[in-house]
Amino acid sequence: MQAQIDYLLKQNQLSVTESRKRILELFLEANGALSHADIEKKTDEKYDRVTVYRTLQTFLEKGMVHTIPTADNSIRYALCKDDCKEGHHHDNHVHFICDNCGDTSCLSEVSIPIVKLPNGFKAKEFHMVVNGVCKNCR
Amino acid sequence: MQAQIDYLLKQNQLSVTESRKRILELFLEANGALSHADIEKKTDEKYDRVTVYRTLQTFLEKGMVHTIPTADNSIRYALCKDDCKEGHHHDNHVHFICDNCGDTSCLSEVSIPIVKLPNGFKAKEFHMVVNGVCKNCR
DNA sequence: GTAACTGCAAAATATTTGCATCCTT
DNA sequence: AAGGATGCAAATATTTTGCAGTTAC
Repeated sequence: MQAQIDYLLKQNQLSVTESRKRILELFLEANGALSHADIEKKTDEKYDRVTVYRTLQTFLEKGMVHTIPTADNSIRYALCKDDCKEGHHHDNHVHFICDNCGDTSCLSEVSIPIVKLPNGFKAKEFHMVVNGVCKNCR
Repeated sequence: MQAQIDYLLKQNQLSVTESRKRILELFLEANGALSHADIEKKTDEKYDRVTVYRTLQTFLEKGMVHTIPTADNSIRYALCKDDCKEGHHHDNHVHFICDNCGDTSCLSEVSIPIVKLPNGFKAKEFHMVVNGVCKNCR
């Protein structure tokens, strides 16, 4: 996994630093989305709060992660797949947020269905978020 | 419209106060979602910031409004339709957020398609949010 | 060595809570 | 009159910014 992490960073012209490696590692382990607070908790606040903000911002700008809409006010970030380019995402699957444990998972195997918008609306991105109880919490 | 507003408040056992009436009026006018900031702006900060927070919270608890997921960190609230009960919503349409003007509109005529979740996931609510350019901003 | 990254301090912003006063019923 | 709602003040929490020191390349 460390090789993959290094590769991801270099591919995006970012210096390979400890905090970035650790945060990327968390994303790879998570198979789902993490909020700023999740990351602080999982790193035991080893890194400065500001560093975490800036790291997430950087990953976002490079197109390495994308945000997932949530109905509460916590922004969640998830790793993009390989076919995401800078500023152009193909995050085409449904996300699931567990009301019980709070975990956000990517349901990679569930595609977002096509919907037809009324005349005049020009769609750029589609998001679909389902909440309920995840398979670990039943 | 004033009669409708009074009715809505009374139906939910809330006292009919000026701030609540005005905020409800804004929702009825908007045909879409409003954030806390939107409301402050549209009321010219006539009401205390705290009053707006508490009013939104109250409306939410009574099931008069629901939140709409967004990828930035601004919670947006939209009026529920008549068939929403306290704690049980049927907000079954797609929402559209304009990248240009920031308006969030309810596409009442576009239903959220059914998706089948993997085994073990129990869905409670479905949200679908599309962003792009709205018909006013073309 | 240089540019980029981090951590600290502090500023700016957003949200919550307590309490006295005012308004609705 | 009583209970609930509002506004103000202040406490918390969250996010952003500036800058000096450190690290990656």
